[in-house]
Parts: sequence; C-alpha cells; structure tokens
Amino acid sequence: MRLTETLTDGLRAALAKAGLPTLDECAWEIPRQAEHGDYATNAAMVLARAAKRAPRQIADLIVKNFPPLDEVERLEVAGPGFLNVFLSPAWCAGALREILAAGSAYGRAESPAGGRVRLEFVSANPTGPLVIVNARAAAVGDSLARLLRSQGVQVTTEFYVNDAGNQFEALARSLDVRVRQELGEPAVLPENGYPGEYLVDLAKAYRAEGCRVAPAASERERVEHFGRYAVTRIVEAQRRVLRDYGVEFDVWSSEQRDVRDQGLPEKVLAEFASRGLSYDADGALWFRSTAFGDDKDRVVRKSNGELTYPAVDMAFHHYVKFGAADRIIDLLGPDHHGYVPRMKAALQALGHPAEAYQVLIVQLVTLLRDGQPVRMSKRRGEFVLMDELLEEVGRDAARFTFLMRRHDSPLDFDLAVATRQTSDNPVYYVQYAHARIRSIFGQAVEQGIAAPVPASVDTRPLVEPAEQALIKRLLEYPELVRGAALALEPHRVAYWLHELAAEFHAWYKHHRVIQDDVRLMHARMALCAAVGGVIRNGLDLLGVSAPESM
RNA sequence: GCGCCCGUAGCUCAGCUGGAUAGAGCGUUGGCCUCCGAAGCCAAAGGCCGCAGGUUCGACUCCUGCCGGGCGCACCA
Repeated sequence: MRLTETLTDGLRAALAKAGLPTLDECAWEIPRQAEHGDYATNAAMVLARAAKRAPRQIADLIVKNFPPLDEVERLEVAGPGFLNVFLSPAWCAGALREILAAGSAYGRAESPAGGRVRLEFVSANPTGPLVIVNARAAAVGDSLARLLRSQGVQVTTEFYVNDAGNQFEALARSLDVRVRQELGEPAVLPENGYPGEYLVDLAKAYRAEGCRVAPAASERERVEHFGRYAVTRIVEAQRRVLRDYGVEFDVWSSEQRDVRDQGLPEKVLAEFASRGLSYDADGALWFRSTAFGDDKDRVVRKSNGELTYPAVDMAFHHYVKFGAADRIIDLLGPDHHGYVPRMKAALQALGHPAEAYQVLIVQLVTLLRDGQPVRMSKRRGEFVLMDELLEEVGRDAARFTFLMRRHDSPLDFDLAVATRQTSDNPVYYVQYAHARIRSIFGQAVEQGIAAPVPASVDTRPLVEPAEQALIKRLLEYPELVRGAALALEPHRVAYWLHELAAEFHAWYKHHRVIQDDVRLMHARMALCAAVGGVIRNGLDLLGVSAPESM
C-alpha cells in the first residue's frame, strides 16, 4: 500500500473516532521545509466548514485520535491547521529493504487494473523523413506508454499512416516525375508536389530495383503504383529511425487499408444520418458538430463526393480505436489543435464519454546551436532531420532533453548543450549518479568485499540527516510515478530523477561507503543499491539507458 | 474578430491539480581532488511569479478584464 493511502486510512479512523465528518479525498503534500514534517495535509482546514469547528481544533482532535502506526513517529498541528506527519526513522530504514527487495518492480502498480488505452503519436505523414519535432513526440509518447504500463494500464501504441487522399496523390505524382527525370524525360513537379531531395533518391532506388510501371497504366493506376512504392519505402525509413531511437509501435494503422477499404467512413455517415446529426447544404454533407460544442458545423462529404479527412478520422477513432480500447490519447502538433473540438463532438455524438478522448498538444521545437537558431537547409527543402539529430546528440541525450520540458510548452533545443558531455547536460548528471554507484560496487569487489544481502541488511546505522533524506526521497518514487502517469506528464520523472541524483552526489561527497565499520558500510551499500535501482527504474520510464560506466 | 496555448532569476525552464519563507540548471563570482569516478561537491549574488481586479482562512496555481508572444479558425490534411 502506498504511504499516503496508509496515512489517509489513519486519518479517516481518527475522524471516525472523534465523531467528525469523514473526507472523500485527502491531499498529502511534501512540505518544502523539513520543520513541517515529511508529509502534511490540509484536511482539518477542508473539514472546518462541514464540522463547524475551527481548523486547529479539528487538527488537535485528529492528532489525539490518530491510531498508532509503524510509519509515523509523531504528528504536529501547525499554522492555520496543517497536520504535519513525521515519519519514523526505524520504519524508513525497514522500507529501504523493501525497496531493494522490489527491485525493478519498485514504483510499478501492484494491481493491473487500469483499463485499455490506445495511444497514438508521431503519425508523421508518409511524405518525407522524420524531423526534430517528431523526435519530441516520439520521446513523449513512448515515455507515456511506459508510464501508463507501469501503472497497470494496457497500452497499445499506434502510428497512423495517412496513405490516402490528396497528399498521397501529390506524393505519387512527385515520385512519378522524379522517375521520369531519372529516365531523362522532361517532367516538372506538380504545383503541390514534394520538392525534397529524398524523392530523387527514392526514384534512383526505384530504378535500381528494376521497378517499372505498366506502359498502358491509367492515370489512376500510376498514382496507386508510385504512391504505394513511395509510402512503403518512406514508412520503412521512418520506422527504422524510430527503432534506433528505442521507440517501437504496437500497431501501424493504414488510413487506406484499415479505414477506407473497410467502408468505415460510410458507416459513420450513415450513423450521423440516422440520428439526424447531418444535413445537406451547398451540395455537401455536413455534420452538426455545433450540437456538441464545436463552433461551426463541418463538412464530412465534399460536393465532389469525396470524404473529408476528418470524416475518415472520425470513423477511425470510433470503430478502430474505440473498438479496442476504453480510452484514446492522441498526441498532436499545435497546428492541429483547431481540429480537436470537431473530433470531440463526433465522438460524443457517437456515444463516447467526453473524458475518454484526450489530446495532448506537443509544441514545436526551435533548434539552436550555442543559442543561435539553426538555419533550415533551403537547398534540401528540409529542416533538421531526426536521424541527423540522433547522430549528433545521441538517443539518451535527445530523449532526456525532450522530457525535461512539459510537452505543451515550446522547446528550445540547443544542439551544443545536448552534445556537450558535461554538467550542462542533465542527462549525464543523472546517468553519472548511476555509473558512480556501479563503480562503488566495482571497487568493493576489487577489495574483496561482498555486497550485503538486501533482505538482511541492518539499515539502522543510516542516521545521518542526508541519509534519512535520501531514504525519504526514495519513498516518494511510487507516488511520483503514479502522479506523472495520471497527469500524463513524463517530465515530472525527469525532474525528480535530477533531484535524486543531486541529493545522492552531495551525500556521496561527504560520506564514505567503503570503510572499516562493516555495519555502516553494508548499510550504505544498501542505500547506494536502492538509489541506483530507482534511478534505473526511472530512466527506464523515460527510455533512457542507465550505464554501468561512462 | 473568435478559439486554444504560453508570460516565474540575465538565459532555458520546474512549481506535485489551492498551502506555510519562490525552485533547479546554465551563466556570473569565490572556494574544494595525497581520500570509493571533479561528467562531482560547497558557497554567494540574482524575483512586483506580465498588469489590474475577484473568489477565501490562504492564489504562481482558480475566475474576469486588459497588455505582450505563439498557433489555429477550409468542401487542406
């Protein structure tokens, strides 16, 4: 059971015993000042109105009636009515052994009961290579999946390939032109074509593989032929870069194969029609999204008979995603946020609760080098590519840097800082703490010192304030992970790890681990092992490695 | 014009769903390696939390209105 749950139970028992009204929710916080205890709650102040008594009076009653708990050394009432809890050092010492015993399971939910979540991210168009903002979305999405899974949620990660519609056609025609150019034929890119160098390379590959299009192929067949080839190759390349980044998707969905070919958009339109949620106007078919909070109604079938993109996406969400999950989370770029209300409207119209569809906006990334904006390469018609980023700064530094920021806050990514292998770079600071700990154990082995058995370590010698603080910090970890998963905010884990590393480095500087006092040495080795283990668990949630040495 | 996001130290950003005296990194200044990894540690300086109201025991946090920045407002995707 989590510590705050135990405390809440104790609080409720005290309230009952004192004849006070109970509390549905109890917020525990970790005070900034040590004098305010290890945990504090404002429960007495919250109850003041319902109980018709002064907060401090209620707090006093709670203290008097609080059941004795191993966890708690003493309770204090402070300020306007805060209830401050001081943990028992003896209990903390014992808890350290439990952290060690739990190992990689420490911080994971005990019971797997989190429902099924469909988590879509990156989903870059199959019209070119992945760029830096895709790397950010990949880091956030993958870490979210890890976080949610650690809390017992069944997560399916998904990359949705938009291999249909106008841009598919534009891509196909662009490749068609490039192939003709390879053959020495005069051909120019269409108005909305893709000018990137990569299509020239793709045309070369196409030729080299001896591919060809039937001479008698119709326009329609040419588009299909070149479009399929281009999408297949580009998606392959995207998948490869993501794999190098440590991100693998459970599902790669295809707009064409999984939605359009299944006739799902028509089914959704029929559904709308049968419920009176759509109407004809100006030769087009409109979905009455204003009935569900959108600011204007939306076209779902154009006057030329084609489906609009949102119509297809609504079908995808309703049938495919909700067909396999209770909850949908989409990570979108800021340019798509105007699109959210209509999707919400559609899903509510189709009977899904509003909270079952969540959208996280992953903001843009500005690339800097030593504080100066990195010039986009106009010649290539491209930005900074994700594989270039990985090559330059590496996977761990890239991921950690992205996860040091809230996803909805625009990010300045300084290549020079991320590349630098110094303290400027938070990822090395955290990894260094782990490597240092491994190094201590390596040193111990060299000196013929056996590591203590976690379950039987006497942790009582850990009496230094810095040691008590470290243990308490480690005890926060499960709640931290839970909170980060609940809020869908992986950056909390990154920050917390940085704090833990800082506390460890400071303690390490002032306290020797390997020494003559064997009891103390074993206790400190246990502490080191626990810190190292938690750092490893935390980094794993971020998809960042915990190196043995650096 | 309407909608969404963002204004916190010189810079980049946290602030745990409303708590007690505002946090970190970088940068600046000054210290620390005969001792388990100096990719480290210790210390100093640095703030009208954009502005003004409101809600309450209590606001960086919630509400309203301004100011400033970003992004959206298609029968594009």
